[in-house]
Amino acid sequence: MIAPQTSRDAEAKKKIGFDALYALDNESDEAEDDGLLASLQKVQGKTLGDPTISLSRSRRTPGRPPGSLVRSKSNIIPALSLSTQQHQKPRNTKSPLELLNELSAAAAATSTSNSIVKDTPTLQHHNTVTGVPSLEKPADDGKMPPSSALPASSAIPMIKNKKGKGKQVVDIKLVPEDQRIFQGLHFYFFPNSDTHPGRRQRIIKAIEYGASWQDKFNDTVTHIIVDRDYDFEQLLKYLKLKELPAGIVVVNENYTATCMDFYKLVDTSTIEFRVKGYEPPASSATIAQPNPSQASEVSLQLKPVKRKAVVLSSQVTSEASLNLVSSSAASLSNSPAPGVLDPQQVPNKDEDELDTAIRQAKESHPLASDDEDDVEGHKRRKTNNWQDKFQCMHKHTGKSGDQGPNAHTLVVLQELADHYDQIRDQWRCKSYRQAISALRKQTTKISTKEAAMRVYGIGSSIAEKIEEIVRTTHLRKLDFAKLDERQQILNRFMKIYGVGLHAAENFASAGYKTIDDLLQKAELTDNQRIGIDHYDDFNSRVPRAEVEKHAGIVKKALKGLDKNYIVNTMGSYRRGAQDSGDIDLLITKPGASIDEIRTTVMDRLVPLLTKHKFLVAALAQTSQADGTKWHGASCLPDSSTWRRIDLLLVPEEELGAALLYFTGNDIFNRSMRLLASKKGMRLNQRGLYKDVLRDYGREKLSEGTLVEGKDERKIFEALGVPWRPPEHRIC
DNA sequence: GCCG
DNA sequence: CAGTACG
DNA sequence: CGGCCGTTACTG
Repeated sequence: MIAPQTSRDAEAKKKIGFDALYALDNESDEAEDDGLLASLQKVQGKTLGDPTISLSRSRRTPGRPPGSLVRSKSNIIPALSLSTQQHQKPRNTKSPLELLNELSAAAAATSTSNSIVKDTPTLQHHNTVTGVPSLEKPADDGKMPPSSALPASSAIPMIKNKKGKGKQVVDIKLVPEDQRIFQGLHFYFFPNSDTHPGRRQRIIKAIEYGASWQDKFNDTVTHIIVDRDYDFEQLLKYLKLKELPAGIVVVNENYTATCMDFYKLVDTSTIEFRVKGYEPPASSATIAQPNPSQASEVSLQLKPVKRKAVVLSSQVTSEASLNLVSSSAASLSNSPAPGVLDPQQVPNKDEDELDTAIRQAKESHPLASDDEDDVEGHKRRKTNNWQDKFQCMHKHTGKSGDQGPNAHTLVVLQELADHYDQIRDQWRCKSYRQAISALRKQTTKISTKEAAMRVYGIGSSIAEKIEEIVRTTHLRKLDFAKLDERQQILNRFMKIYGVGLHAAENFASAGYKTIDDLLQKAELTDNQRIGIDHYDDFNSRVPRAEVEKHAGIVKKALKGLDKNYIVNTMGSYRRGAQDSGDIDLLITKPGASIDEIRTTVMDRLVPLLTKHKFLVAALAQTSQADGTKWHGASCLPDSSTWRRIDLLLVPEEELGAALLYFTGNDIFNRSMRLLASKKGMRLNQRGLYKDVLRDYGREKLSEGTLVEGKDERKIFEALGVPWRPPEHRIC
């Protein structure tokens, strides 16, 4: 252990002996991090992440006749066919057969190109639709709910006709065919106009993901997306219905975004999507088995739609053979409005009809054996998922909240979370962070307790506080907490490395109030003394560029010892942060045992860097034979600021799990691990294990067998979690 | 604190 | 062992 | 009412 005092004095000296090493750094091998991690992700998945965004805004066929994507009364023409129409040659009228041929050709082309060049989506893979008239004028204008039916007059203006404002051209860029999770679904929004920017965006996105937007409530509607400000009663009143026809999914505005987040249709019955005053049919959540007793008049009514649904969906979802496609021409010509109901979205009572339709489709086209796959395809999309509740199942950038509608509320809640963190009330802290994460994803401002309560992760207590924050822009509880002297002291002490709640309380109880008191009177461990000596250093952020310098030095030194070593910069840096709390480095060497790596790092690298005065303190270093980490402090040659630096030693076989662990963030990790445990597995920094034997509930266990440790992506797969690049793991 |  | 720390 | 990540790893 290095006495901090001496290191400060020795700054000038160290610089000299250190220059040679540091000089090498500037040419550095930046590419290495990129090469091993980032580039891998880029190739393997990042570019697939959201083609819609990466697509250029190329506009096409300006002269295209308006109305191609119009929500005409019978406009159930799937978005795909419409875009295809445009894609081929603008025309207004086509025979169903013509249309169908183009459609299938396009579908085939799309899927082919996607499968061949997955990594480089180009325009030709996507159908671009411009100038969608339907988005300019809400058809329902004059007919929106009378103001008496609405909570406040302020809710109405969004129904305004925007025609006077001039045309707004909208690019609708259909996502690749295999990603159109809403394909064949018919959405009706409530309110059903695009005058509200947020809703407009949701509508556009829904269409891009394959949905059709119904301008009127009709019997093809599969989903009603209700804005947060409205409840079920208002919906019924507006529709002039006593109750909705069976089989229609009623969800709030969060639904579409979450589905797109998942790249699949998620469970519609979770409270997260619940519309106030609406009790979803219990069956819709867990369709699983058909319920013969429920087959009824309703399904008869919907039957024709569903039959077509099956045929069409087999075509669009599974690159069905042409003969199957052409077979659907009949049904298409009968009605240009084929509806597709995802089995998941259909209550049990419809399952029989669905099965019947599938069987009929099979019978009439025995060669088209894709039907099985088709059904499977749907089943794959269905999620019904309890898993949806896990943070790791969603994309989090952590950035949407800063400018979002709830920005201020989030700031105050974060202060509360920090407060409980300081108090070491881990559970409350966790709850607040959970609530913050949920609120950050909301697309509208939450200003009432009721609205807040509807957000999964926010309960009555936090909901009340949210309302208070919005009303008063303050939180009395927080003001009080801030003024509490003992809390201030504890907070101050606990920011010392090596001082937790326990030590802080002891110090405070002993009457110490300042850091200086501790230095002079308290009994401190070596680490705590270092923590105090560099209190400000350790509590300040490290700019991204400096992280790279520290990493570069370690990398250089290690390469000098053995060029086969690989150093990856982890933590918030890997998540793309502009600054970090410390420097996290993962060290591995392909083919090497952990023992070899440990020996090299502990016996050679650390001493070397210590000698060069780059490493200036050791706070926690492996002493056991199976140790894997080194925690300490580092200091650049031309600086006097100490930084916390962590080295994690990893054998190649555990690289994936280590990447996962060391990338975080902590909430994401905990979420992944909790999910693993609920699935009878366990996840730690070494790997994902299955067949874990647990004693009571969770608790004790037997090792289990290793499922995956080497490949980060495979761990996601094994857990059934959609791949999240590091920058999407900021929960 | 929130959730089941 | 409790305490602290790591993501 | 009990669970809330890791049989995490390291210090003293």
